[in-house]
This record gives sequence, structure tokens and C-alpha cells, in this order.
Amino acid sequence: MLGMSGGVDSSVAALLLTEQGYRVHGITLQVWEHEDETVARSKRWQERGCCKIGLARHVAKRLGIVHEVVDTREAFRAGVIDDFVSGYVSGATPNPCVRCNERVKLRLLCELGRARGADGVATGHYARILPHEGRPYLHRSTNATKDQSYFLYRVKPEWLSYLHFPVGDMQKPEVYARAEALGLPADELKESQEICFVSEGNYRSFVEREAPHARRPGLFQDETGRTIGQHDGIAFYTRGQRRGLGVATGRRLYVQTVVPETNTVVLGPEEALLQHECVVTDLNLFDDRIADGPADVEAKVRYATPSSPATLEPASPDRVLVRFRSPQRALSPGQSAVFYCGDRVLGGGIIHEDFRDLPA
RNA sequence: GUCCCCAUCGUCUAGCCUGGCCUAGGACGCCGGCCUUUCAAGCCGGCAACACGGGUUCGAAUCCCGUUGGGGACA
Repeated sequence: MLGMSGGVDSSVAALLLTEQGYRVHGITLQVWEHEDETVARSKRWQERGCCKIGLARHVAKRLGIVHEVVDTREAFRAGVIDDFVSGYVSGATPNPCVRCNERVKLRLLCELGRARGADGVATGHYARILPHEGRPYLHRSTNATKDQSYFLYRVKPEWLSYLHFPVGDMQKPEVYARAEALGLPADELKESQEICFVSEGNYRSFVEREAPHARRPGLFQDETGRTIGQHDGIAFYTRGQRRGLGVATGRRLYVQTVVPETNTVVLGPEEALLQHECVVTDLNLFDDRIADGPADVEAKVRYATPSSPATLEPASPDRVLVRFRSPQRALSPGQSAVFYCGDRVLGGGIIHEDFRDLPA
């Protein structure tokens, strides 16, 4: 059983699997509203979105494999959208893709696959599953620039033995080459995208539509507490953000902290964004030893930020203190911290709060 | 209400004294693009001002006069 988003990667995955002799059953999860309508209107194959149903159907037909669309909008709403909106409203910076894989995409594919008696579940993610000490572990892709293990760290350990990532260690040019050989409109398969369920505007307008009370103006302050401007609502800012503040002081200002209690947003210079520690909660661990004692790992705090050496110190059953060897920029509550040992994913969790470095 | 200062891009300003190198520079903001399965960040590019009216001069943001609009221990 293969999750087919309609993008290049899962399409090529479908190709590879059929070549390998599998009887592929393609599944496209309909996660949000009918994208087909907007697609038809724009006369393109797709606009944005993880799930371009029409294109997935086209690829499946082309490869002669079964294709099915499964409506998962309810689960997506409950597991991803609600988390997303409430996270922003409370001043955090949630990562919907992490949540989607955990609660919708991989979860439902695995459940469905098992219910239907499939031999395994595959997706077009750039990640690998390799054995380590006799157990399957999630690993980074060998394609370092496309590695998506960060988005997958919340999959349940018991799914690992069932999952397959056919394009997991391919390089982009290869994938495109295969896609073109398949006759896929390569230029229409552009992969860059923003949040899949935000089809117009940005996440801010989405949050505001879903939660009108998010628009609640408050004050911008500098580190000394001086008022230097007015903001639209804490939901619209994230630590480390520079643009969109509208505060011109002659020096670049970055969001330092979002304070829900006072509805204020503290601004300051970039250097003040560096932190050595953070607390991570809501853990999903593949290697239990992490919960036992201090562990040296590499921690990745954002998808586009390289992992960095750190020590994990368990603080309570579902909480760990991460001490970074070198300070990290803008650790943002709500984002995920993923722990690695080399390419192997040990687990990860949600950044909860931070300890500002004491002045040296 | 006499006298004295000040008046440049959205913001803060460089330039004015020693007129031409100013088709007015910078910073921050803003806009667009790139990047990107989150949000950010980063990179590239772009828009945008000499308060107004007269003069002097070959030539004025730069000098002079006035108008308007802001600020100052006389009232």
C-alpha cells in the first residue's frame, strides 16, 4: 500500500515499487477541502498541497495500479488543524507536518494497510528504515539536503517494521529523471510549498479565519520593557522572526519572546536569540536509553537547521533538558527537537520552554 | 506676542558651513523573487524624499528672501 500525494516523490515511489514487482495499491488521503475544484479552476495540475488528488489518480492510471481516495478530513481537522490553531493562539509555533505524519498520514496508512492485509506501507518520504541492534530504526536519508526524517520522528515505534521509503536515499536529479521517463509533467511537479492546507495568503490569515479572537493587538517591547510599537496579536509572531514587525529603529530587530500572559512581544537584537538549553516535552522515543540517563546526541531544532551536538538530561518521565554544545538560534516553543545518533533517529519531542543564558 | 532655532525616502538620517563628484547615500521598515512538505531565518532584487514659492548663479538639497509647519528661560 502506497501513500500517493500526487507529487514527484510518491509518484516515482509508485514506479519503483511496480518495477520491483509489487502489486501496488495507491492511496491518496484527502486531508482538506476539495482541492480538485481549485485545480480545475487554475487549469494547472495542482497549486499547493500535500495531496493533489487529480495528479495522483493520473499517475496511478498511467502505471496501471489501483488508486483510491480516502477521506481523512475529520482526523486531519482534529489532529492537525486544531493543534495548529490553538498552538499559535497560545503563542507557540506548531509544526503541522510533524503532527500530520504522526496522527493522520502515516498513522492512517498503517492502520488501513494492516486492516486490508497489505504487506507493508510505503510513502515518498526521504528517509530510511535500517536495522540497529536487531530492531528497525528511522534514519536520515543519504540525500542530506532532502532528508525528511525530521518530519517523521513522531511515528510509533511499532510502525517502523511496516514502513518503506522507496525513494528514501535517491538524489533529486535521479527522481526527476525517473519522473520524466514516466511522462510526468516535471515542471508541474514543483515541490516547493508552504503549509498544505493554506491555499491563499499565509498561515496568519488562516489562523485568523479559524480563530478570529487571535487578532488581539498588544505591545512590542524592547528588552528593557520600553514600548516600541504595536502588534496584531501574539499568534502572528514566532521567536526569531524579523520581517513583518513594522518597527523601524535603525537596527534589525527579532522577536525574542512571545508573552501570552501580558499579550506582549519582546523584540531585540539577533545575538540575544542564542540559547544553550531548552526543555523538550511530549517525547516520542525509539531508543529507551534516552530516558535513562544523560546521552550525547545531535539535536535538530528546525527542519532547515542542521543538527548540532547536545547532551540530553532526563528531567522527568516525559521531559528532557537539552544542553547544546554551541548555542542555537531562536529555539521556538512548539517546534520539534529531533535527536540523532549519526543518521539514526533516537526520538524527539516538542520544544517547551527555554532557559535564557545567563550573562557571562 | 518680539527674538532665536529647525524642516531631506514610511522611520532615523548623510549631504548644507567650503554651491557642480546628488539622475540625493545609508540604516531600519515595506514590497517582490529565490529557498522550503511547518513557522522562521537567510540570499537576491525593487519602490520611495530635498515642505512650498520666489530669487542669486552658467549651475542649488546646498546661498538669500518670504510662506507654511514644528521647538525654545520675553511676555
